[in-house]
Amino acid sequence: MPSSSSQPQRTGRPARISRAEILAAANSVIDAEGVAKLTMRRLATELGCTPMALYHHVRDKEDLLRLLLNEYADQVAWPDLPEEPRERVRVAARAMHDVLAARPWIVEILTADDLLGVSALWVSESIVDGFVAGGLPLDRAAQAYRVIWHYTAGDLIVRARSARRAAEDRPTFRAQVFADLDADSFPRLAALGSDYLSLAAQDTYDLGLAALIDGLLRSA
Amino acid sequence: MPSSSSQPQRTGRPARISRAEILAAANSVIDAEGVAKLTMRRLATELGCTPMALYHHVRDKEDLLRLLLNEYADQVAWPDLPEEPRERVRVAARAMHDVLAARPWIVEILTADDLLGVSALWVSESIVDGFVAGGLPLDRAAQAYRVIWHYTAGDLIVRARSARRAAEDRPTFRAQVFADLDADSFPRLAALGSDYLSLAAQDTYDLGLAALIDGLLRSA
DNA sequence: ACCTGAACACCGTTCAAGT
DNA sequence: ACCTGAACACCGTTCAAGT
Repeated sequence: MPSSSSQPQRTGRPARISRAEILAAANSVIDAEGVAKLTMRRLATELGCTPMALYHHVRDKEDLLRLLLNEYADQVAWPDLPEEPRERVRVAARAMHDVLAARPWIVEILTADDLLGVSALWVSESIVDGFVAGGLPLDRAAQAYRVIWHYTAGDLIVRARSARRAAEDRPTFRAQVFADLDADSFPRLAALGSDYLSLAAQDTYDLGLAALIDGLLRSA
Repeated sequence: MPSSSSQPQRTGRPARISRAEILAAANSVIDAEGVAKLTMRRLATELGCTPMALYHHVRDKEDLLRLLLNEYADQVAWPDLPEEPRERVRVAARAMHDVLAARPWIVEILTADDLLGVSALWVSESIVDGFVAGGLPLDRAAQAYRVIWHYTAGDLIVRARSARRAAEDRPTFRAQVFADLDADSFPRLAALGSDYLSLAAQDTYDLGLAALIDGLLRSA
């Protein structure tokens, strides 16, 4: 596995495919068809090489995904944060949400090891700092950050998956259930009727985020 | 595919494996080794039949998972709810959380089609009703439920996956990052140090839930 | 009606060999 | 050093045939 090319000359056979090319091809497969379609074999045909050629540039598939993630993380420009604690947390959390919403598959990896490379420590630091500035003790602020992260991850995962589900066109079980709902057992849901489906599609991240920050800072 | 056996006599060859046996075997594989290990082939060897025999009792693997989910949902005993709106939402949400925490793999399916069978409408109904009783208009109450669901799903998924990750023993990337952290760039995180890891492991669901309910009902 | 056997179209990855 | 070819140990599922 070659390191970054600081050496002007290297011995041996010249490389036909580079790590950068692999990452670029992987990104384009993911963008076009989703992360589920990214396989080593598919990537190989895309690059015109054998599957095994890839293993000379990345350790394994997990390594490839981590490289993709870091490459993306490094190019993110995080926003400036306002002074006011509540707002600071809100803007930092929203930035995390938006950065991840642009590459939903990343959340699936993050939830396993929840760290968007070192670059993303910016988010944790900012949110913890905002909560401390808002009056929480440090350990409480850290827990508050975890709560924000769980909420953000849940929002992104649920939305990403129901979007994928909607893209396939077999009818959703949910729509079917709401069609014939027992109004005696479930009066509220029956009253909502099919409006529930459009309400569920709306962006509720800000609503929950504001509530969460308010509630978490209340004890301060 | 046979329906439920209301017919006293049926013609043809007697069945060697039943749908109930398949579901039982599937559950025991999942409990012992996780849902990732549940494959049609593995299930077949467990039952002493060929993989294809299973397809006579379930449509496909997704159908099998849905059957497992519904079987579990039907056996859940939901708690009685208190009158006070805030408490009603809290108890219902906590019940949803606990029911799913006992079978974490279910969340992975739910997030695709977010409905725990018809039985689980109890949760949505209770939470929406609690928010309405707390003073929110119906559409707002429905959005508030969605927020609670996203938070709950995120908590469960993040915890389930980091638990799985911890079970494998390759060192987590997170621990490594916290070991050598730049105290100038990330003062709060550096101050937390390795305490962050134990804080992250703690159960923060109630903390966030209470904050969320408070915040969501504030506008009422 | 219920089940088997062989096959198809996939996976990620190892290992020995080629240039 | 970089890549290929063949192979291993898996997947879910279809299809034709057996009892």
